[in-house]
Amino acid sequence: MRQEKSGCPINLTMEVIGDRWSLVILRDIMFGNRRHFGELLENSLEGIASNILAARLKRLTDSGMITRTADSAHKQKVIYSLTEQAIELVPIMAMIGAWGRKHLAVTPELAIRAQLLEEGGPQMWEGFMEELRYLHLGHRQNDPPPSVLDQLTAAYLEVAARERKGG
Amino acid sequence: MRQEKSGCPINLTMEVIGDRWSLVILRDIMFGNRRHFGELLENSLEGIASNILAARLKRLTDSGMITRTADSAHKQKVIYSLTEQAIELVPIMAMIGAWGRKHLAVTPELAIRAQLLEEGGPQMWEGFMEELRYLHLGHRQNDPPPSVLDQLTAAYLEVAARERKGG
DNA sequence: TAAAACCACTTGCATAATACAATTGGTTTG
DNA sequence: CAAACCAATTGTATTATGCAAGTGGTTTTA
Repeated sequence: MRQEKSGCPINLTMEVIGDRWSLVILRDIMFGNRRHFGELLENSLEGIASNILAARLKRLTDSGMITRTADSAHKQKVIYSLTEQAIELVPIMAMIGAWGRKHLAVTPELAIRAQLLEEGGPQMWEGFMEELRYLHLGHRQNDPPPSVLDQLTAAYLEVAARERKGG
Repeated sequence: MRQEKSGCPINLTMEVIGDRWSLVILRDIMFGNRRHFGELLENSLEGIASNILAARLKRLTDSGMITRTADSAHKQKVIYSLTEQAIELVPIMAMIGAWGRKHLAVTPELAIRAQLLEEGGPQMWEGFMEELRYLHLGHRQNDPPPSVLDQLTAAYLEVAARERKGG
């Protein structure tokens, strides 16, 4: 299974992200700011196996969703970056998160980011995409964009702490 | 693989629709108005195998995306209907279609529906969802909703005809 | 400076999912 | 009453996934 089965937009998109891991890996790069293989492997909520992670990173690179560059500060590390194409998944990520939050048995600390993103709407998504272009594509501007990522991460940490003490 | 790996909304959603066929089958029920096993099998653009189709229909039923009812007009037929939960995928379908159309090698006659849905925006999506509630959930109202489905199908047939004669 | 830890993977092997073709038992049509 | 239809199921082959261990190199630590 790696042939194009039809030229339908939905089908072709599912040929790129329609598997158990691709979107979850992109989520970790995007919202977790994981840029190295080891970070993606160790901090994986779902416990991905290293061979599967390697295979997916290769496939995502081939399909133009991420790029692979050497880390100049650490010769054996590799930096994975989102492409513009992947950054444009942000609204879809937000809507999938909202759908999942509404219909499935999500846990509070993992749902908070989806909630904020839903409440923030297209304006927040656009801000986040600008930040990702700054972080992943090296788009430099006069002022770095205000960090939506920090905002989402702070909210997550807060809820996670509250949950741990039985809130 | 059928265990819950994490309570993250994106992960849980991918556990439901994150495979090569589920979203494509929902697309055919939704936009192609295919309600029977045979229709889904025979008219499948991507050529799904009958055992895979049967397995997916079972799984989609178990996860509350579709329902299975007997066809009173034809005892051996089964009618598959979308649930409210699946109907609420319409905006996601529209955005996935738009993303695929922008970034992947779609064919014109299969992309026209995605284009119209993108141009129509949230207002058209809501209209289409109302129509799906009418068709699949039996929501009766004073006037049946104006058919977005007919509009999309007509546009598809027009482009398909134009493409066939080498437009 | 030598040992330990880290890094991005790869390998070997078991299990599970998918693909294809043929078939099933019942129903409806001609 | 035979042929076609219907929603699957069965058998078998191929491919993907999952897990544990290992690789060759680099960086850190004692």
